[in-house]
Amino acid sequence: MPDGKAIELVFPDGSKHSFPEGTTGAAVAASIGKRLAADALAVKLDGEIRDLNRPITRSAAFQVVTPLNRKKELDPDGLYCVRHSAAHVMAEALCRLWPETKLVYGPPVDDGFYYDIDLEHKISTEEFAKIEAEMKKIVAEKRPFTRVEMPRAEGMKKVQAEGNVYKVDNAERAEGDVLSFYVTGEKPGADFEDLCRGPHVPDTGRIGAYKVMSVAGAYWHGDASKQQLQRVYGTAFHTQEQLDKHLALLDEAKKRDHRKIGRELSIYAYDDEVGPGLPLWLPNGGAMIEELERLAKEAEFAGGYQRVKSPHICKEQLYIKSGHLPYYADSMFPPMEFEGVKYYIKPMNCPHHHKIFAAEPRSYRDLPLRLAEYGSCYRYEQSGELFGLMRVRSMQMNDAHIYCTIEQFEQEFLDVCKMYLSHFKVFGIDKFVMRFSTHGKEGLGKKYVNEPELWLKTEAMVRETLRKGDIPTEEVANEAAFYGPKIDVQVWSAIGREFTLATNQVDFAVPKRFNLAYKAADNTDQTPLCIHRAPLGTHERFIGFLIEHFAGNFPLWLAPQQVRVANITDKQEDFGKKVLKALRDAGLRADADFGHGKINAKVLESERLKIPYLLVIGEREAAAGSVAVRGRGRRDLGVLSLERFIEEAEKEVNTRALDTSLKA
RNA sequence: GCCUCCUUAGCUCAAUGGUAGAGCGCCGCUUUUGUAAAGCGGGGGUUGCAGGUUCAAGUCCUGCAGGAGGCUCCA
Repeated sequence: MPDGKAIELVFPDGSKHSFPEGTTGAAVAASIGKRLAADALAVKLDGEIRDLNRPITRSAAFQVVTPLNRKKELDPDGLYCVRHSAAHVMAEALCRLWPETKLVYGPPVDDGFYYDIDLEHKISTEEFAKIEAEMKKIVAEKRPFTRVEMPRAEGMKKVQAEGNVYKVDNAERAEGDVLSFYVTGEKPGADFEDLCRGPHVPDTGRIGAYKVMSVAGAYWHGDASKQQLQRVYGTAFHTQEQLDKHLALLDEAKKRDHRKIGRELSIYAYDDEVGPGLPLWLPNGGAMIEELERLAKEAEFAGGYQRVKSPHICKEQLYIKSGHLPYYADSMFPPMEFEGVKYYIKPMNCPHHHKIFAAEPRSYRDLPLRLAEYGSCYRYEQSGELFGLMRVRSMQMNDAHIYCTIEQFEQEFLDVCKMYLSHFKVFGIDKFVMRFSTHGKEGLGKKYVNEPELWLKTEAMVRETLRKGDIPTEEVANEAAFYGPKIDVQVWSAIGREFTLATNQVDFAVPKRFNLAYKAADNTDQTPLCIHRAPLGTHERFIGFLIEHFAGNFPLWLAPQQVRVANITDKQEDFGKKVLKALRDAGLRADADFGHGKINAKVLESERLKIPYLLVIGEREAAAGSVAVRGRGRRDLGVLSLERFIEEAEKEVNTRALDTSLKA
């Protein structure tokens, strides 16, 4: 017990324990229990994850990091450690296989880890097994991770001597007076080592299961003007079982991919001769669009919006005036020229709507003026960005612009937020984050209009409104629109990608540029504030998201094919046709399978198409005027009279129910 | 836009540099069937496109297009 000085550690249960200064996490864990000591991967001191064998020199809240938490769930901190260490092991494997490898940066990420390397040899998928085999050897050696610290100057000398520009760069960017290195083993200078902040698991043997997943290009520092590195992705878990489960989940996610389901359910298609990013909506997609528009239009009508229509193109002058051209010409399709004038295809609807505002003299009595349009827009997205329906070049936005006074802003803005929330509730979207994006000072005059005071004023107003409305938000700097702060609603698709589904922006700049004005009560001309909003975003992205959200099992109101009629034998075809007509007369999207196949095959086909209700008609039903209802997903809902079924289905549609109201 | 990989029938996938195939779907006939695939037969391809190497190219090489995974971007 050196020096005999004591420190106090507070355990997660709140109990306080005294330990000699310089004790280690391993020693503390051992004092608590054998099992805990054996399971321990690292410790947490006041929330900071640290190596198990690093001396503890101060009093702190103390927690042992283990693979599983108390609820026997995977502990994120434990995964972080094992993946961070796996990244080092993979780096060593890569260096063994290709000694000229220059290591760049290798952090743990959400689903695993990656390591960026600079290597002329292009790593191929076939070589993953080789990399894993090399990792296997290192893991089997159970070499400890040894932390070596040295003063900054000495450390800098060391990395400079190694001659790896990336490591020198990393060292220069590292915080603090001390640089730390991790040796995979006990012999610094001899065993593999890497500049690293830590922490790591005690030894390589603790990396129970790992897999090299993919290789991709990545720019150094994420800067497209810098050279491209190879990024090798991997994942790691404590046990093979956990890894297998993870891989199975990835497979499941693939089945929900909207590109796969979109094709299987004939929702949309691409055609090379039409062009990339230009989806064709098939009738099933068209039906879904109809339903979304109905939902939006109902809410907008109730909210006092008026519908407008504007052309798909306009003169260049409009975008010069709005200020879009200098900021966004790269994202617009190049202009076409006729009669000596350049015309652009519109990438957004706002300038047109501003002109609708300007089309008539406005009084304060006209405000708030809410102009809504399902406007078609075209954006020249980079080819590498296109992604199914989620990122496209032609889109239709659930757009509206609200022109209001500063006094009206708060109410209008909150009403918009409420509309978002009520729409999301309809779809059962409960995992989302509202991101409040503000400007960055550096971007003024470049990325953002150069109105520093108006920026601060508007942002403060939005922040205050969000607070008053009790709307949970996450604030992110330097992500605003060029004309004002915005609120993005982020959601996560089943593929794990993050998307902005809806967006809502406050524009203090462009109305002024358009000289938009209303006559105030005191007879002065005032510039209105403009709120841009799109709660359902674009049809393309929203439907892409919904496909994955529901895995194609849409609620009845949204399902492109709602009901299918199937007969047992062709003796019931006449009654089947009557049923089909009755369903269609009731406004239901219904079709029929009167083929000569067996009912089993018809059931399978109906399930494959994820049709919510299959009405089976046999001799008994035909005689009684009833239908045997089968709900999607092997659910027998019994025999109902045709009238009763239609009544129930209509109710389910009209309430936009998420679940079926029919029970067996 | 950048990096890597991929592209064979509508879909999922086979085919040592040596005569392009299967399953499902589609069409026809038979079957008249009660809740997850009845039987038989048929049609379907300039192997993404354009060049090149070769006696011979789906297979090797080059370019282009489209797609995938990333990076960058995203009003």
